[in-house]
This record gives sequence, C-alpha cells and structure tokens, in this order.
Amino acid sequence: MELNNQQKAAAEYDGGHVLVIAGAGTGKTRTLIARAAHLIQNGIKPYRILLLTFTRRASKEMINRLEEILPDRETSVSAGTFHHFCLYTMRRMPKLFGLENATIIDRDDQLQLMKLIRGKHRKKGEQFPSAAELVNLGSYARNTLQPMEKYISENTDYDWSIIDRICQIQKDFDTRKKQNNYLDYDDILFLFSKHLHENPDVREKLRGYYDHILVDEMQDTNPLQWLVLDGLRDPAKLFCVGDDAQSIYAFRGADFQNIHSFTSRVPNSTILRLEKNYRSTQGILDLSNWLLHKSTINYNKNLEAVRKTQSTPGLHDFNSDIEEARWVAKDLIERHENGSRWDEHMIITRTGYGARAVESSMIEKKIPYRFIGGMSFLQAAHVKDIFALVRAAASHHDELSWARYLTLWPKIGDVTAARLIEEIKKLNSVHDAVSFIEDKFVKREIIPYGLRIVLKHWNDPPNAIKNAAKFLEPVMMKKYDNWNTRKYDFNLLERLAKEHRSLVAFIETYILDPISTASVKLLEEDDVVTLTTVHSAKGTEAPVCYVIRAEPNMYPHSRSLGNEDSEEEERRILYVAITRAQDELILTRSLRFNNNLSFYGGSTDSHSEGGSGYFLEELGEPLVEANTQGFSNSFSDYDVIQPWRR
DNA sequence: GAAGCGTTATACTAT
DNA sequence: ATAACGCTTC
Repeated sequence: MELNNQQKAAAEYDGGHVLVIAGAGTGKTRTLIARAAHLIQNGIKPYRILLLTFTRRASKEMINRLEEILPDRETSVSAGTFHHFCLYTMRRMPKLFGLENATIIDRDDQLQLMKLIRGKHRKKGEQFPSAAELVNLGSYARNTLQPMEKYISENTDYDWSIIDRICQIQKDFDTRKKQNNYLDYDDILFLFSKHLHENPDVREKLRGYYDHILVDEMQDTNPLQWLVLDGLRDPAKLFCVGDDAQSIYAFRGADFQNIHSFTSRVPNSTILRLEKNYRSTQGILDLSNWLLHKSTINYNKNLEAVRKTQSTPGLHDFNSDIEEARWVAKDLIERHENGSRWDEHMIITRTGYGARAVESSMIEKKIPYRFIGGMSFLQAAHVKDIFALVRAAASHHDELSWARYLTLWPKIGDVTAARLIEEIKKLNSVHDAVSFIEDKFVKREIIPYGLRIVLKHWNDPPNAIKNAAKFLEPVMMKKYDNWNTRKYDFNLLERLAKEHRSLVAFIETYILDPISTASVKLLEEDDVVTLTTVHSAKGTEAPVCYVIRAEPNMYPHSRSLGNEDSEEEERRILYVAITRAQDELILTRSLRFNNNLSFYGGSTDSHSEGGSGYFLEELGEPLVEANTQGFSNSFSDYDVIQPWRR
C-alpha cells in the first residue's frame, strides 16, 4: 500500500501512545489499515489488535481491506464498536460481570419504560419533561460521568422541585431496568467500565488481551468511552485517529476539545499529523476552509488538495423542497444516462425528515437508493411485534415484550397485561410463564401457543421468525391497514435471521447496529445512490455529493439556536457534509419557507443579532457557482400534489 | 374499570 | 407514520 511520509510515519510508529490528528480526506482509514498490517507483518498476532470504530459498517470495511492486503494470513483482528466490544467481552465472561440473562434494549424500549415511570410521577395536566427528554438527560449525564443533579441544575432551567423528581425518576428507571434484566446502551459501557476500574481481576485479565488498540473517530468519544480506553491501555498501546473539526456528537457527550488534552491525559504519548488531502478538489476545500475560518474558534485547519483537477461547487436555489427534490432526481438521471454509476452519488441530509421530498422523487423516478441513518427496519411496528414475541419467549423478565405481545390480543389492554406480568415476574422460568398463560387462557389457547411455536424453533432463527410471522399474521392483518406492503418485510427478516445461530444474537446484533429499511431491501443490489444523514456519512466519500436543504434552519439547525456551542457544532456538521465530496459538490436549498417564516416558530431574521446565523448567508462567487434557474416568483408548483401523500 | 376507537399533534443527529 | 389523548362502549 502506498503511503506518504506522514502516513508512513504514523503507520510504522514504534513508541508509546499516539494520537494522529488527521483532517478530512487525509487518508485516516488507509493509515489505520496500514498500521494494522504493519503490526501483523512484524509479528503481532491479529487477535491481539483491537480496532474500535464508530459503526459496524466501518469495522467491516476495514477488515475487508485488511484481508485484501494480507490475503495469506490470519487476519482476524478484533474489531467492532465500543458497545459491541464491551457487550461481547462481557458475554464471554458472564460470571465475572454478573450478566447472565440480560436483554439489550434500544431507545424505543427505553422510551417505553420511561413512559411507564413518568406516568406514575406526573400529576395530571402538569407540564413535565417528556419521556424522551428524561431519557436524554439521564443518558447525557451518564456518558459525561456527571451526577444527574449537577448536570440538570447547570444545564436546564428547571426548579429544584422538578430536578428532585427527575432524579427520583432516574432512580426508578434504573431499578426497573434491573428488575427486568435490561441493559440499555449506556449500561453496556457503564457496567464494563465499572468492572474494569473497580475489579482488579477483570482489569488484569482484560489488559492482558491486547497489545495494540486502534481507535477511529477519536474526536467523538465521550468521557464514558474514554474510561473504557483508559482502563485497557498499558501495556497495550493506543493509536487514536481523529479530527476536532469533525466532532459532531456533542449531544452524546463527546467534547471536541478532548483531542487537545490527549497528551496530558496519556503519559508517554505523541501527536502526529496527516495534512494532505487526497479526496477532494481545491474548489471543494476552499469552501470548507472558508466555512471554518468564519468560526470564532480557531480550528487551525487549512486543507490543501493534492489533486490537480479543479471544480467549483454549485449552489442551486429553488422555490420549494419539492422542486429541489425533482431537480436532484432529474440531475441524477442525466448523469446516469451519461454513463455514471448510481453508486458514485451520495445525497447528504441534516435530518432524516428533511430528506422526505427527495426520497419521494427517487421512488417516483425509480432511482435505486439506500437510506442510511433513516428509520430503522426494526422500528417498524410490525417487525417490533415479531420481536416482542421472540423476546418474550427468551425471558419472562422482559416486561416490555410481554406487554406488547399480550396487548396484541383482543380484550387485553395495558391494565390486564400489567397484572399478568406482575404474576409472571414471580415465576422461575419462561416455561413456567408459558404454563401460567396457558392456565389463564384455557379458552383462548392461541395466546400461549405463539410462545410455544417460537420455543419449538428456538435453535433455528429463520424458522422461528417465519413461523412467528405466520402465527401473528391474522392479528397483524387486522391491526395494520397497509398489511400487504408490510408483510413482505418478513421474508427479509427471515433472510437476515439465517446469518445467526441464535435468536438472541440475531436480535442483539440489530439492536446494537440497526439496519435501515431501504438497505435491507437492497441487500443484493449494490449499484445504488446513497441517501444519508450527515452523521452517518462520516468516514465515507463519493465522487458526486449533493448536500440538500442547505438552508436557514438546517445549518445551523433551528433546534441549536441560542446555544453557542451547539451552533458551532452545526458548523462542523456542515463541514463534514461538504468534505465528503471528491469531484463535485452540489449544494441545493429552497428559500421559500425561510425568508420570513420559520418551521419551528423562532425568528429567522438573519440580519438581527442572535438570529438564525445561517452559515451560507454571504456565500457567493468565486467560492460557488450560483444557479437560480429553479428559483422564481411563480408559486404555481407549490399546490401540486405532494408525492409522498399517496 | 378497562378496552378500543377516532382525532390530533408532532417530526435532529445515534450506539 | 406513529403515539398520545379524549371520548365512547362493553
């Protein structure tokens, strides 16, 4: 593999711990792979290298590329996300961590559980933080290692009376999780890190496992994740790669400044830099540099292209998001007809919701695409129904799943289900629970029968899913009026299940790394346009990138207004979006709703102080080629039928 | 008292 | 598309 001097110095560094500060497009991934290959070639056993990435997608890609350059060797490097790594390490030694029958729960389950608890604490008609906010507050406090009380009092305007109650709710939430043997995302890291730091046996054992720990996207690790890394180092050496200008996970507790304190936090460590951009043309980088230079923060970044080809980003204005979407589809088709592959194009959106119009246009024009980061396949109500049945059969402590399964049946509502679950929790096993339900519903034996079916196929995931779906079909047919479009999803689910030996592992895999509906449907097709959120686009690139809805209230997003740090993070989000482009960058926006009106009610008058602070307000030539052809005073197109309202 | 139905509000990023 | 909410029915 060819490397430049800086990349080579990093890949072959033979000292203590290292932080590699690498700007966008400077060959971060390439250097990480080269580092792993270098270590293996010098006699390090692959399984003694731990590679932590942010998504499973990234770890898969790195392993594949590593196998390409080291074809004849054993290349099974230990790789995964922080959550994946922690969970599976604990699963391998369940007794050490006291984790034998844990069920992993996702955000939806957290919300569900929180709603139950909030309901008990809230007085009727009272304004009180939503379940989602309560979950967020708790999660943020844990990920930043702060006491709830301190975090809420310093960062919200709630009275002490409310704060006390929020803290009590959090305690109840934790208790409820323990009763149900639930582990949420934070618990996985928290439990792992707790044992790592408090139990010397665990610590010695784990520290002996690895010689080198390679970490991607270091700027997005939060204090809790840092605790995990910190406990694993020495003798293992850290090799962390990151870019402060690409830190976009503050909402999850990451602090872009953590990059700057690396050498003080880690004794015997060095900073190396990668500075040459291989990805983009200078025109794209000029715009990126301009964006960062307008910040009050000095990122000390000035990207310079190695590539000699020139291109100026385009800026296209439209009357509405619908016109904008149609133009993007039309432009894609033109490029495809001129010989480009679909997969050379990436459409980047700030929010999943903001991509709706574009998605409709793609469907309408039959452009193949996959959506990364949108609504997860598992979040669809009908898939959750199947999973509830499977999970209920896995654990009689899993109250959320039992509640969902039981309330699918007529005449069983929340209250009846809750009563039954109270009894079920006192039993000793799932089998006792099923027998109990059989006794309770002697005249409705179909209700326990579903559980029997799943248990019968327990060691055969695809058949368990197939039979569970078949069993629930009459119920779901009644529940969903668009059943015909939903039912095909179960074939896909069955196919996914084939790759797993146990039902629990199957479900866990997709809770830890959800897969979007569109990408499941396109498992076999690979020449597709990628539609992605900025957050999911991190680490990827494409020859042609459309940054859609690059308008006021999106960059910065209206929800961030008023908080300087949040607005600054929005700048980095836009920076990440535009630095994905290799050959061509196309910014599109519709100003129609934004000149005087706002989506969320805040003032968008960008000329007043503390206004929208729109990042592209003063953007013009020569940084971009402005195109206002699509923008007119004609309102005629606005009342056209909106394609997604079919 | 509990279930079930119809109406309405809501929509940022993610392991 | 989905969940919360209020109202009616059993």
